[in-house]
Amino acid sequence: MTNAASQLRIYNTLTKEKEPFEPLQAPKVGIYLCGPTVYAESHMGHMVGPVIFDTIKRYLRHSGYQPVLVVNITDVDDKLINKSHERGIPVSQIATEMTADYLANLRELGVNQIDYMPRATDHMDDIIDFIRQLIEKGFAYEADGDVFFDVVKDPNYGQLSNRNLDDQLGEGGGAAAKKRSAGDFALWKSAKPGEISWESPWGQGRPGWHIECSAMSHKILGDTFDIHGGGLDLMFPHHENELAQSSCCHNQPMVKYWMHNGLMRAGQKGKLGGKSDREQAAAAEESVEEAASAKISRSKGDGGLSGLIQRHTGTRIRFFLLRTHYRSTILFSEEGLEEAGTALDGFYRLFDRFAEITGLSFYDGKDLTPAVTREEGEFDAGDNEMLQQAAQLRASYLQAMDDDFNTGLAVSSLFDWLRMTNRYLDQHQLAAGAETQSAEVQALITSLKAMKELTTILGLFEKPPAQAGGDDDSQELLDKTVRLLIDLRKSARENKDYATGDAIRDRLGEIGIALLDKKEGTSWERQ
RNA sequence: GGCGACUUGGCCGAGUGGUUAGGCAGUGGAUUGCAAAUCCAUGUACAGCGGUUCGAAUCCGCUAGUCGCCUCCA
Repeated sequence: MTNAASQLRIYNTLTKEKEPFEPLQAPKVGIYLCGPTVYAESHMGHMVGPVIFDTIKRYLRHSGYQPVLVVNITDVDDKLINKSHERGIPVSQIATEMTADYLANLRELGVNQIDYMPRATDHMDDIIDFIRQLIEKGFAYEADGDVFFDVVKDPNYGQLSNRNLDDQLGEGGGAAAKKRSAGDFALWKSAKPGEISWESPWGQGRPGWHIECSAMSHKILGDTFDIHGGGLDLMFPHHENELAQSSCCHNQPMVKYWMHNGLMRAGQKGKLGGKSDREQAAAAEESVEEAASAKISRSKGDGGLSGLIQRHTGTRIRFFLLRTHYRSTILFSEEGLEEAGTALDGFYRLFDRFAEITGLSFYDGKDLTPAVTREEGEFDAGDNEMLQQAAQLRASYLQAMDDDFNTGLAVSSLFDWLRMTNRYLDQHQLAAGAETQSAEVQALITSLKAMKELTTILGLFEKPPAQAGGDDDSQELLDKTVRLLIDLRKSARENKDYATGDAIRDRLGEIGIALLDKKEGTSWERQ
């Protein structure tokens, strides 16, 4: 891009400022996002980071960079060990189950940009080596089979979360007695009998929380990399400690841009973060239900995140998340998801109109191959007013994304685009049977191709709207049945028997099928 | 107690000191046999008080309220 005004800026938690984005080694961009500790099924809150970072990676590529996205899986940890005792099954089994659940949810939300997904247990050598280096360099010490990071040795400790060492309480318990100062944190924890453990220079044990991220990010992305992301709740202690470990070990900054997404809140009083995971899940579920039960009766019943996905589709959830800026708190409610769905329906209807006119699918990348980069996506609007507006909307969209990935603002351009296109179709009376080679239709295709470019950055509309329930066969059967009714209604109306026609429409409406009369015929959709 | 974020019209939600955010819902109109869909039009919004400024939702201060982190959390 030659236009200097369209420079990407990123809010850096470390400096608390929006800074121009300048990768360390352009065009390469290394991104590390803290993934989950896989001890329980994921909830909505776990999806915020992956969705926004998936989008960020897409946008960086669109901006001409070559981003690499790493999301870790922490599969050994105190909580996993507790869970393992509770359920009487091995840590590895829980980790495998919960990782599968996490991945399935990501897939549903269209998160498909992750390049590496390292697991802590696959990197035990790297972790141990990392700890050994920290001890050698004097930043860590062993104490009776445990290894701690010596916080006072790091003059910059607290820089990320803006904290004084004096205020730190540190983790209590039996480990506290072994620590030199309260703020010291464990790099290696000695194993109690019966616990999962690995051999190390300090005896049998397992890594502390934080060190796996330092080790794995270093392994894949190097001493210093461009972007490190995660939820705001991870800023302290997790990221602060990661930062301390890595910067001390390699004697250089760990990360250039620290990015933190806002947390999700449920309902009025409930929250998605809590004490134990059980309580947390229960609290979230309760308040969600409480908020939703007032108006949306069918939202009753649980099923966690996968239930939500079933009820609302992954696209809807993804859109719901991207409507808000990533740094703000998202207030979760099923009503909010419903509303997001209503908003999305307008796009689906436009894409239906588009398909009727052109025979092309908006969803299929083959019919409308979107531009991969900004430069590639530039198009000549000529003297076509609609295309000129489209070019303007595209510019606004990209400008919004350049401003710290303001997806909420970017989305508003898409809505403007939607209305503009419908107006265009109305004015030119473009409908099924239109001359495909005409200038009007060709301009429409150019416009929607550009729109596709932008929706692809957000990861939206990559698939046709999911129809709840039913395989392809029953879908087809249903379609034929409804069309039969539409035909009968048509004959009735041709005979001015509106009572029968309306009865068919009304009764279909009662079972959730809406008929849409258009000049060129009647189509139907689910409600 | 320490650190920090937030408070925008009925609801959700953007917002770079002066120009329409956008969505959902509502109202009026066009269109329609009637609807739906679509289009057009439509809202004395910026927690309160004080200050800076020619001008503030946007900067500063105070007050009130909501929330987060400081212990495990995306």
